[in-house]
Amino acid sequence: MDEVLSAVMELFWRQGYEATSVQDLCAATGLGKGSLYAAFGSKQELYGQALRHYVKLTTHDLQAQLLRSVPLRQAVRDLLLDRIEQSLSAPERPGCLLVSAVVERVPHDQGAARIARDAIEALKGAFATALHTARAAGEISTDADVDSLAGYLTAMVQALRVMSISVPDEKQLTAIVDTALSVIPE
Amino acid sequence: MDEVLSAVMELFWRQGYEATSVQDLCAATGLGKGSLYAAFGSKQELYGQALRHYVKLTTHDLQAQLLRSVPLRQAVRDLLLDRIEQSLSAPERPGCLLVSAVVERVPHDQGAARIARDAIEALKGAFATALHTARAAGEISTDADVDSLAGYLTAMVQALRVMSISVPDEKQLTAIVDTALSVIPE
DNA sequence: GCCGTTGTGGACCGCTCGGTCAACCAAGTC
DNA sequence: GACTTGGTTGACCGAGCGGTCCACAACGGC
Repeated sequence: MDEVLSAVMELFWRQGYEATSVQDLCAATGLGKGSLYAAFGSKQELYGQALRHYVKLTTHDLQAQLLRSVPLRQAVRDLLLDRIEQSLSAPERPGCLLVSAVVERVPHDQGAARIARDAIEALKGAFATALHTARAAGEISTDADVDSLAGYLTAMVQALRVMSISVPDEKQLTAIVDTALSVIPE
Repeated sequence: MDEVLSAVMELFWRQGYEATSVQDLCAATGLGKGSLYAAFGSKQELYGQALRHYVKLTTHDLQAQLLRSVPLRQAVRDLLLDRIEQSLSAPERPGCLLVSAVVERVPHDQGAARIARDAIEALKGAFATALHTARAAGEISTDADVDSLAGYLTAMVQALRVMSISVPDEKQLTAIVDTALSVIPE
């Protein structure tokens, strides 16, 4: 089941929703149409499940990176650079399924909209927790507005995903990350 | 010709590339299929022209906003808030054709990739010019790294376009803008 | 060995897709 | 009025779409 969802996720990630046909999905999963429809109901619902799967994986990843016992600023920097590295090293799958879901599906698919909104919320929450911890530890200024900073960092993650596609230049992207990080008050 | 491109742009903007059929485009432009194909060659090329049209309009808009004789920081703030306002007030057309082009088309369409890359470059250039002027006028610190800041602001524009779709909350978005702007050294 | 059940696969459905093409129409020239 | 010409049209094409359905394989209980 999880392997099926992983294969489906991979395909939607690479090709987007509309450009991926149900036949493609059958080929990728090794399942027949009937089985796919019996298990998931429709292409749309299948997409929803795949998106949920993606969110689960990436959120888990991100939280793990934020919980490492390194200074917050460095943890965030590593995290953002990792995302860039991922995009640049996998040219066939350069973006982020969540971002393309937001852009391509959210306006027309309430289910996807819900999942995406929750995912963004969770992302922001993870940043907020990490920022709180860092602030309590005296690592960043007590003036820091944790909520705004968390929203800001969430936006930066999306930004870098988009920029990595159109400007696949590690140097420029790294400069953006470092500029972005200078916001966090010491 | 420009009205045709505007109608086409509008439709691709609202629906994305794959979800828009040639028949939709005929209905929106009032032209028959033959005329459309005679004038543009293929759906892909038509998309390219529409994207170019969009870029021309929005780049012009943005440059005008940056050239107003107000402090740079405020000009940038107004500009970013305008983009948010646009997204929130037009729910059927919430994103940005350029962002969706980057996400949906760039990995599979070299023509679109070229147009998008050039557009991002132009965006960055416009910010760089404005930052240079502001620095020369003593409005921002002479230490400011204009190139990095320009890239950073370009990324922020993309970020807000994505965030406006998934978190359509003006207050949160404004907080992100203000956090983002605190990067610019006084 | 023989059922009932569950899950599978792929032929099949009506439909729409992107793209083509021959017929057609108005306008200009003589 | 006959002819050319540039642009327009929509019927038409093969292919592929999302989705359905039923014959059939796999398998545990008896």
